Amino acid sequence: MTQSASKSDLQASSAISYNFETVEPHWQQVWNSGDVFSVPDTPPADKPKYYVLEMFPYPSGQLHMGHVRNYALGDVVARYKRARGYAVLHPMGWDAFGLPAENAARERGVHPQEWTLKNIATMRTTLQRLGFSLNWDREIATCLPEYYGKQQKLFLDFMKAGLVDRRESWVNWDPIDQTVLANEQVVDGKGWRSGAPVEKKQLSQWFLKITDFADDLLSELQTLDRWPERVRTMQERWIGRSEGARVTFALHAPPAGLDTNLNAVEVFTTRPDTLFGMSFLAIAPDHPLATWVAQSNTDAAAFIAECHSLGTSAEAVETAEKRGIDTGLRVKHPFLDKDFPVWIANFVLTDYGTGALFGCPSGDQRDLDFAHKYNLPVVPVVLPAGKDQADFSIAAHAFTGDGTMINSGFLDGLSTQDARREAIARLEGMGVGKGVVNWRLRDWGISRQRYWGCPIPVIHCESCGAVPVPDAQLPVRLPEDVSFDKPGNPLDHHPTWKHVDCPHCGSPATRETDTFDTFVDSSWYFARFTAPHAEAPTVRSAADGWLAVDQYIGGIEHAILHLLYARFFTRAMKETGHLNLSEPFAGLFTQGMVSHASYKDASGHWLYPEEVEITGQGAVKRETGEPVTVGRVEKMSKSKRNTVAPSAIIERFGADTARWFVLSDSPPERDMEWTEAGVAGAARFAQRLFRIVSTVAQTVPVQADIPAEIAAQADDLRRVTHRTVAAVTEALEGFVINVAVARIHELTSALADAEKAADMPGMVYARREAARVLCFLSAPMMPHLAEEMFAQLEPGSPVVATQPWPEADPELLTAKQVTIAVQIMGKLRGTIEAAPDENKDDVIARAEAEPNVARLLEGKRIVKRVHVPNRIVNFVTAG
RNA sequence: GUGAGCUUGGCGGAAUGGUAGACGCAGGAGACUUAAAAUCUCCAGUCCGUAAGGGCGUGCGGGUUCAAGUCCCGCAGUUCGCACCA
Repeated sequence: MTQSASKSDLQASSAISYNFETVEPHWQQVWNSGDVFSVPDTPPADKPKYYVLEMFPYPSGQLHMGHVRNYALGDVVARYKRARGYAVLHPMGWDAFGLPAENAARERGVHPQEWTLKNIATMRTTLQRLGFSLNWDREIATCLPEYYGKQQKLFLDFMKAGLVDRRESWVNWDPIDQTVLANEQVVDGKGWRSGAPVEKKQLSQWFLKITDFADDLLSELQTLDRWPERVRTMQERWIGRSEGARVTFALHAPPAGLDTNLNAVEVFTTRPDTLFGMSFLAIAPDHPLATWVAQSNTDAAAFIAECHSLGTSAEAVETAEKRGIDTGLRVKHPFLDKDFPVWIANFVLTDYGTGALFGCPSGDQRDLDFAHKYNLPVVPVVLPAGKDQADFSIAAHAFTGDGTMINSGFLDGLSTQDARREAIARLEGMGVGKGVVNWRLRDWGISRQRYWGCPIPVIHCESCGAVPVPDAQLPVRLPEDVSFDKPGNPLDHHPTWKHVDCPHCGSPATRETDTFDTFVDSSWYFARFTAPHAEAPTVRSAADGWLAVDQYIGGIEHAILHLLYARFFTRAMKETGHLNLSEPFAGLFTQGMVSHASYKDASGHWLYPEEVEITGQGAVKRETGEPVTVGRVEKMSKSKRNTVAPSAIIERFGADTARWFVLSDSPPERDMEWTEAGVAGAARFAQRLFRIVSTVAQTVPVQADIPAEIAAQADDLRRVTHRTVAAVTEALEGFVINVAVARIHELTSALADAEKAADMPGMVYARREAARVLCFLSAPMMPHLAEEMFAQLEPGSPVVATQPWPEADPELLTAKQVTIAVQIMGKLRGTIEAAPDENKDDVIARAEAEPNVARLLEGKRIVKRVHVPNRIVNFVTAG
C-alpha cells in the first residue's frame, strides 16, 4: 500500500471501505467509454431538452474552490435532470484571452499561448478528476482561431447591420506601459503596474451599439422571472432610463471665431418644470465649448487639466468639492428675458446626457452647494404641500419633491407634474427643446490595445478608410512570433503582421492592431457550445433547439456587465440571423463564495491553512510550533493565503467528498466556509454510507416482490425511504441542496438502525429498497460512490447515470402514526399520538385527557378548541 | 446618499402561520480496545428544580391571530451593489 498517513487513517481500519483512488477513476472511465454525457447538436425529438451551463473559467493555472462549488452545483442539476428524462447539454470551455497571459509573458518570458494552453491542460485534468458530467467533446477555448475566427465573422455581420461604430473616446492611458487601462487598473490615479500618473487621452475606438437595444434590454428584464430579483434591479439601474427634456440655450453674445455649432449649449434635464429657478448653466470639463474656452483662457485650461488629473475612484469623487470656473459666456433663458453665466464645473459628467446642465439650486442639492460656494442666486420654484409661500425659503437643503409651482411665470400654481408637461410643450412650440428619454447605458467600447485577444478584423486604408476583412480571409490570426520586450502593443511593433494590401483598392494598408475586449468572447460562447465545431458561428437547428440556457450558474460579480453584454449579443445575433431568440438565459442562479479562516504568524505574515495546525489551545505553525493568530473568515484569496487547492483535497479525500462538502452545509446562494473539520466530516459520511449500503448488498438476499407480511419496523423504513425520495426531489427542484443533503443523512441513519431489526418480516425488501434509493438520491452529488454502491447492490445493471430518478409511492408518504402537539393558550403542554386524519372529536377528547394538559385545565373554562388535522390542538381558556 | 439582502444554539444552518433549533460541525459522557484511531450508543438553547414540571427564548419595540422565526408597522445592526446620472 502506498497510502499517505491521513488516508490510511480514514480507510485502512474498516473492513469495508470506499477506496476513492481506484473507484473514482474507474467510473469516470466507464462513463466516458459509454459516452453517457454526450448529446447531438440537434436535440433528440423523443425527450425534452435541458441546457445547464456554468460560467466558464478563466484558465489562471489552477482550479479554485469557487470553481468546484460552481461546477458541483451545475452537475447536480445536470445529473438530476438527466435522471428526470431530459436530454441534457452540459458543456465546458475556457475564457482564454486576457491580460494575465501577457503579464506572464513580460514577467517570465513565456509565450501567452503556451502559458494559456498549459493552464488549460492542468485545470482540465482537475475538472475531469472531479467527475462532472460534461460534454467534453464540445470543449472550446476562446483563444483558438476556431473560436475567435467565428467571432470576427459575427463582428463583420454586426458592421453590415449597422451595429458597429467607430468614434473618438476618452481612455485611461499609462504613459510608461503605453497602454490603455481599465478603470480598475487605475489605483489612486496611477497605473497599477507602472505607478505612473494616468493620463486621459482620446483614441479612435470601436463601439458596439448596445444603446440601440436599451429599451428592449430594460423592458424584457420583466420576463426573466427565473433570475434573482437583485440582478434584475442592478441591470435596470445600469441601463438607467430617465424621462426629461433636452433644452437648447443660445449664447447671449457668441464671441468672434466661435464655431457656429457651439453657439448654443444643449442640456438634458429631468426637471424642465424648474427652469424658472435657473441661476447658471454648467458644462463638463471635456465639453467642446470648455475645450474652446480653454484655448484662450489659461485659468480655464488649468482647471480642466486639474479635473483630468483627479482620479475617478469612489473616494475621490465623494470627497471632491463642487468647484467650477466662470467662462464669462452667458446664455439666454428660453422663457425669461434674462441671461445666465456659463460655468465649467467638475461635477458635470461628460458622458451622461449632453455633458451640460442648467443649475437650479433650490431644486437640486449639488446645484445648491455650487451656488453657495460661488454666491449664485437661489430662487425657490416648488412650494411643498402645507407650506406658505410667504415664509418659505431654501437654506441648507434643496427641495427635490413635488409641490406647487411659484416664481415661475406661466407655470405658477401648477403641480410639478403638470408644470413638467407644460414646460416641454412650450419648449417644443418655441423650437428650443423637446421631451426625450435619456439612458445611462452607453455604447460598448470594445477596442483594447493588447496582444492576447481576438484581432479586430478591419484594415485601414488611406483612400478607402476602415475596410472590413473579407470573409474569405478569416480568421485574422494572431501572429505567434511576437516580442514583449518593449512596452505597448506587440501587434503594433510586429515587423510585418499589420502590413497588408487594402482588400478594396489593393494599395498598401495596415491592419487594425487593437483586439476585442474579452467580454466579447464570453458574450456568445453559450451559443457556440450548441455547435462547437461548425464552420459558421452558429448552426440554427442546433442553436434553436438547445437555447435558451435553462439554468445558468455563476458568481454575482457578473450580474451586470457579462450578463448584459450576453443579452445584447443575443439580440444582435438575432438581428443578423445567427440566432432566433432575445434572452439567452432563462434561469439564472448566483452562487455564494467559498471562504476560509485566515492565519498570521507572529511577524504578521499570512500563512496557508496547511502550514497551520489547530490544537486544543489554539493555532500554531506546524513546523515551528510558534503561535498563530486566527483572523477573519474571508473569501479565499491568494493575497490572504487562505486558499485550499482542490487538487490537494481530491488527492487526500477524493472527488465525491469534496463535492459533498461544498454542497452540504450552506444554501447555494450564500457564502460557505471551508473548514478542515467539515471536509473530514464529509469524508466520514461517504465511508459510512458506503459501509451501510455495502452491508446490505453483501448480507441481505434479493427479494423481487413486496412481501405480504411486513413488520412495523420494515413499514417505517419504507415510509422513511419514500418520504426521503419526495423530500430530496423537492429540495433539488428548489435548488436547496443543503436540505437534500440533510434528508439523505436521515435516510442513511434510518437504514443503519434497521440492521437491528434485520430479522423482522419485510425487512429484507425494505432494506434493499432503502439502499437502492440512497444510490440514486446521492448520485447527483457523489456520483462515483453511487455507482460503486449500486454495482454491488445490483451487479450487471446499467450505470446509475443512465437510470431514471426514483418515484415516491404516494401511499407511503404519510407516517402510520402522527404526533399531535397539545397547546393551552398557544403554549405547548403535551403531545398525543393519533392515527393520520383521525376523527376530530376523538383527537380533542384525548388531548384534553392528556395528564399534564388535564392538570393545567383544571378549574379553567375552555372557550374554544382549535384543531389542525395531524398537527395541533389548542385550548383557549377564560377565567 | 441610494437600492437590495441579511440578523435563529458555541458554529453552518432547518422550519406550507401550527411541537423552534431538522441535518451537519465542534463539544461532553459511555461502549469496544492493552492503548489510540475508526466505529457504535447517549446528552446537549437558557434559567429554576432531585424530579415531575415550569419561566424565558429566532436583533430591538409595537401590532394582527386561538397560534408569529414566518404576516404588518417602526427601529437598530450588518453585508453587498451602484454612486455628483442633472
